[in-house]
This record gives sequence, C-alpha cells and structure tokens, in this order.
Amino acid sequence: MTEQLTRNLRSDARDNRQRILEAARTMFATDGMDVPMREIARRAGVGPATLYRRFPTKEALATEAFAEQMDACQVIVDEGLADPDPWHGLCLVIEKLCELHARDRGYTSAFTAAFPHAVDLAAKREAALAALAELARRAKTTGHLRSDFVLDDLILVLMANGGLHATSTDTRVAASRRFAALAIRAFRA
Amino acid sequence: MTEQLTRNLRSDARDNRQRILEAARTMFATDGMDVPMREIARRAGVGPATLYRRFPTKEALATEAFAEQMDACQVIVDEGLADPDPWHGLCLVIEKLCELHARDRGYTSAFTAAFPHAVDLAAKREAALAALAELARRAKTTGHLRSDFVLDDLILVLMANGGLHATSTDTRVAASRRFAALAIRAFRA
DNA sequence: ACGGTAGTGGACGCCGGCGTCCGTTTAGCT
DNA sequence: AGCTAAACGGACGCCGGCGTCCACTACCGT
Repeated sequence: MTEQLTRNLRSDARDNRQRILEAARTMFATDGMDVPMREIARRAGVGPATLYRRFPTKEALATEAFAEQMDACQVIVDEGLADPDPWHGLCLVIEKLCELHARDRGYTSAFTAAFPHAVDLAAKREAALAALAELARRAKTTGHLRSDFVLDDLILVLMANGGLHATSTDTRVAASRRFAALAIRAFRA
Repeated sequence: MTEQLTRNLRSDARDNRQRILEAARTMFATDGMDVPMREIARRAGVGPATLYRRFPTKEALATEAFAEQMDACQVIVDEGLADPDPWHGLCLVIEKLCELHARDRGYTSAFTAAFPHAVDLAAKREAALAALAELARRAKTTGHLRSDFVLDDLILVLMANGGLHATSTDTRVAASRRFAALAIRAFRA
C-alpha cells in the first residue's frame, strides 16, 4: 500500500520524500522526538509545506521513519528464537534490544508510549512480543530462566532502559550494556 | 541564609513565596518539570511577576522546591544505614528511593540530570551517595550483596527507574515496586 | 519543444510561553 | 489615621514553533 503511493509520486517528489525520511531518522535518533518539524525539513533540503504534505502529522512521519527500526527489532527477536539455546538467545535479545534503544532516543519513546495510536507500530510490537513470549517459554523449560518470570518484567526492563540519560550516545550505550547485564542477572534462575 | 532572606520579606510576600513553593511542588510532582511558570503562578494565586521576582529562573525554583525531597532522600538512606542488617537496610533503601522517584516525576529528572548546576542539590546528592556507599560496603561484608557490586550500578538502576512511564501515579509506583524487586535480585550474591 | 499538471517552498497568521515594566495596592511603622 | 516603601499583578512585546495558502518551478507525456 505504501509502495503504491510511493510509486505514483513524481520522481522528484519521491526523492524528496526519501530525503525527509532519512533526515527524520537521524534527527529523531540523536535529538529525540521533540525536534521541530521545520528542522527536519531544513536538513532534508525541502520547505515546510512539502514535509507537511507528505506527513500531515509528526506521528505519521515517526511511524514511517521507525518502520525499519521495528523490523530490526523483529529480526533481533527472531534471531534469538533461532538460537539452539533459548536462554542464550533470550540474553542476546535483551542485550541487543537495549542497545538498539540506547542508540535511538526517538525510537525509544515512540516504542514506549509516545504514540499509542500508531497502529503499524502497535501491530509489529504485538508480533515481536508474541515471539518474545515464546522464547521466554522455551528458556524456562531449560531451567535457566526463573520460573516466575513474566513478560511484563521484560517490558518493564526495556522501558526502564529507555530512561537512561547521558550526554553522548556512546556513554548511553555503555550504560545500557551494563543495565542489560543487570537485568539478565535478575532473570536467571 | 535562606532563612534570613525569608525573614526579611514582608508578611504577605513571605506568604506568597510559600504558596508558590507549595504549588511548584505539587505541579512538578504530577506533571513533571515542563510545566509553564505561569501555570505555577496561577495555581499559587499570584501574578507572573511575583513568581519571577522570587525565583528568577526555573532552576532556582526547582532547587528550593525539591529541598525537602532531598532531605527525605537522605533520611531514607540514614534509616537504611541504621538497620542492624545492612543488606536488609539496603533493600529498604532501594525500594523507598524507587517509590519516592516514582511518586514525583519532576524530582526524578531534577535529581538525575536536568539541572546539573543546582549546587544545593549536588551537595546533598553527594552526601547521600557517600552514605549509600558505606551501606553497600557493610552489606558486602555480610555476604548478601554481590562482591562485584559498584555504586554506579545502583545509580544506574535509579536512573532507569526514572524512565518508567505510566498514565497514573499509582500505576507508576506499582511498576517501580516491581522494578525495585528486580534490581534487588540482580544485586543479591 | 511545449503544454499541463503535480510538486514546491517562501511567506503569512496564529498561538502559547517567556521575561519585564509600571500603575496600583497593602503591610507596617509612627 | 496617615505615610512610605515594599510588594503585587495585569499588560505588553518578543520569540519560536505550528499549519496553510498561493505564486512559481520542473517533471513528463505528446
């Protein structure tokens, strides 16, 4: 569906649209979700009107901009699910998800609660969570994961991970790494 | 010093000042640090000018407003330090600090990083951290706390706890409670 | 090459927060 | 009660983000 809309655009328009998304991704990642729309437009080299025509609201822009992040998210969970050792897979998932969130400030808030009505995100989120639940179930059977573990605990950890502030991205991912290790310890049987 | 300034004010001025602080505390707690100054003034029943005269910057207001929260923080740590069982004391401290932060949105961000230059806060913060370090040292000797525990780990947890979002305060403290339990598990030897 | 149309972006008006000024009010002293 | 200086708050101008309109530009089909 998005494909069709994209194709029906004129070449320059499609180009601009791509530039806007690219700009939005980088700016959201580094400066969080509260960057002005005009700033994104400026970096993309287009006028505000163009930006607003393509993405009437910031939520629409964010939904598209984070689509690939959501996919990355799903890929991470799938990789964990493919791991022969479920507990090891789960640990990897936790570490990678934490790092992903630490690297992208905007994605964190978008994923957490910022845009509760972004249906695309919600759907993919549910899919990822379902896969996570399955992974946790398997990890429990090996005895490495605490039997009283609940999926909500992991969500809690991810949300908390989003609260890690730091001056630079590197500092933040470092903190996030330590935090993931802590969480894993808390989950181990 | 603050005392003298307070005393030298005219009675109505002192009264208004108190009302402003009271309003700021409640609004910061429920709505976070990004409430407009005018809104605080309105709730306090004073004009914007009065607010700005007493507290030229939002940081100044916050510093004063959270003074008692900082004290509460110190009291909590001291209570933990007074506990005959250091590990039990540490657990209580973690739980109480998490809950305190969950109940007061503004205090969380103020404590964490929002106002790095609030010297009063910084000083008290250092004092509280020193006491925490001592408590952790004792808890290690009893063997209940992991030997590789670092104070930074606890700071990390507190910062992460600040990232817990929720629609209502009650939901947030509930989440915070679960999170504290998780952290304690991660810290236990 | 050229006409029509999709596409563009500069410019505009609106809104809300900010910080300050000044005419008015009121506490507190005699 | 009267006076004075401290204190107040409504009103003002400024700024920055928002969303939209319209005259201009450039793509694409013939």
